[in-house]
Amino acid sequence: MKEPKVGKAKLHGDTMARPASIHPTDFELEILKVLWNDSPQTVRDIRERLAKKGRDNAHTSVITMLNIMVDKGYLDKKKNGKSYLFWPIVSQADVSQKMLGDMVDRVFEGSAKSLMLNLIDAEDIGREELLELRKRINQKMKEQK
Amino acid sequence: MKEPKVGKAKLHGDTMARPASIHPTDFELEILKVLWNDSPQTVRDIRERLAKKGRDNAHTSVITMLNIMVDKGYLDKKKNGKSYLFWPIVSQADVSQKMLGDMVDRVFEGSAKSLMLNLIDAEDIGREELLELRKRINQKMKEQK
DNA sequence: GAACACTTTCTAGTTTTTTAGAAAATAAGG
DNA sequence: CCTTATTTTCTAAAAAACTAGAAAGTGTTC
Repeated sequence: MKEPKVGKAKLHGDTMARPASIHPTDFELEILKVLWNDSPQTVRDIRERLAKKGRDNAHTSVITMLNIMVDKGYLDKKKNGKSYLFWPIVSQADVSQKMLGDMVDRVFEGSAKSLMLNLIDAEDIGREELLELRKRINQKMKEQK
Repeated sequence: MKEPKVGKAKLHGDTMARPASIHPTDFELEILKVLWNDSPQTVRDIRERLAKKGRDNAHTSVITMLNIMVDKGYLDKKKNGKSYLFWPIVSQADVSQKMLGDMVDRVFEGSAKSLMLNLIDAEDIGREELLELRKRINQKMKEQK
């Protein structure tokens, strides 16, 4: 009896050396941010924006990544003249939320509270922001009533 | 002694196809959690605990991972009889904080506040916990005064 | 319709992460 | 000592994450 892995598990030869990330990888996230900020865009423009952020890749490398992201369901594309236009089909809110939820589960044993306590202690948060957070907490408590 | 297998990053004209994660990987984190919970432990025991959590690896696979983690500076080991004992040399608090800080930077553009607002909205947080969070926020504000 | 500037496709290489078997080492018991 | 059980070391392999050049495609211009 063997336990199948989540997702595309093989039925017998359970080698499955390196499961794909369930979230956008580092580079993919960088590309998504470029496109969330402004889209659709051509490869040329995306490459340029990435270069400005310090990611100076070859044109073909960017194309490869973009097509992988289309395959993964993060982006869509359509022909425009001789080039392609790309745009995201996942929202920033959705991706952030999923990544965050995963972190809560994996690192903080499912406790969003403990994650936040950690953050309040560690990070540098201004008075203004603390006020806003408190307000939102109060709001949430009222909703729960 | 042997030369290290991990962390051989070249300095200049390197292709650098796949940069190593700056945090513990998924499996590494799983192992760390086992050892944070109780250490030092033998490979045999670690393997058993992992199996109970659904990670049913071969004995040798666990050994390989453990030695990589020693190389990376996550663990230390010492001989005990014919086997080894392993224990963490990084704290849970430290790792959690680093991973969280990285997420704030990468996903939320450096805003811990926006991460928390996201979390308050998305996750299911009970009244009791919200109260505790509010208390901690008040406390923090007092400190800042 | 051929030269051109540009874009994409195809192919392939590198490093990391995860996996584990074969072989070697080691302690214990008879 | 010599077998036996267990453990580690050595070796290697697959899949994912990047990376990018050579070749092929495409639209424009003269």
